[in-house]
Amino acid sequence: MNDTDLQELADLLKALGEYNRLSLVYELCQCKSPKNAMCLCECCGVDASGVSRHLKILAQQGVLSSEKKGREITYSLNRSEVAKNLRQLADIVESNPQTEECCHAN
Amino acid sequence: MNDTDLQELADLLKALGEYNRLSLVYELCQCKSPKNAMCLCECCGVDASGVSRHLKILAQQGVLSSEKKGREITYSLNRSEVAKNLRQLADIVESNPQTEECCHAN
DNA sequence: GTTATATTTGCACAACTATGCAAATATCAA
DNA sequence: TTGATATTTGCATAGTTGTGCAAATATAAC
Repeated sequence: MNDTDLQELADLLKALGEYNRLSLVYELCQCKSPKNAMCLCECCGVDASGVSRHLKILAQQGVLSSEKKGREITYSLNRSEVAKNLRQLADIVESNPQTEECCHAN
Repeated sequence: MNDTDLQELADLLKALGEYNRLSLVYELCQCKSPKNAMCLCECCGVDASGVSRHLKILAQQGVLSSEKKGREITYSLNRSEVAKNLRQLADIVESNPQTEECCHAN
C-alpha cells in the first residue's frame, strides 16, 4: 500500500467518521430505494444545506451514488464498494506482518 | 444500532481517518513486536509530542494497546478487534434493508 | 548524585470543519 | 406566468484539530 492509497483510505474513513454523515449512511443502509436530500434531512440534525454538503462529501469518496431526477437528486449507498474497502482494511490489519521489524530502534 | 453505537463507530472511523494516524496503524500492522513512540516517530512526519497525541487517540478508541516498560511505552495493534469492527460495519452496509422505507417523502 | 532518554503537557497558532441563514438556481405544478 | 419545491452556494462563525516548541515528568544509565 503506497502513500496515495493510504491517503485515499484515510479520506474515506474521515468521510464516514463524522456522526451526522454516518447517520446518513446508516439511514441509506436501511432504504430499499434511493432517497433525496429532503428525505434524508429528517434523520439528521442538520438543515438542508448541511445535508447537501455531507452528501457531496460522501459521494466524492464513492460512498454514495447520485442520480438527478428532475428537480430532485436521489442518493443510494454503494454497498458492495464500501464493504469491499472496509474488508480490505480489516484484512490488512489482521494479516501477519510481512517485514521483520519496522525500525531498528528496538 | 443505537445513537451511542453509531457515535462510537464514528469516533473509531475518525481516529483512523487521519493520514498520519493511519500511517502509524499501518506501520504497526507490519510489526511483529510492539513499538514505542520514538520508533513510530520515524514513519510519521510528526514530532514526538504529536506522535504521543496520535497514539493516545488511537489507544482511546481501542485501536492500540499500550504497555509501560520502564521509561518507554510500547504500542501494539489490536488486530482482531479493529478487524471485527470494520467487518461489522461492512456487513451492515451490505445487508439487505430491514425497513420498508426510511421516510414517507417519496 | 548527574546525565541521557522517553513521554506527556501547556501554550500558541494556523488550518480545517460543521453549521445556519439567506440568496441564487433549477425544475415542477397550477 | 406565478408560485412551490429541491438543491447549491456564499458568507459568517464557532468549534475542533493537527502541529511544533519548550518545559515538565519519569525512568534508566553512569
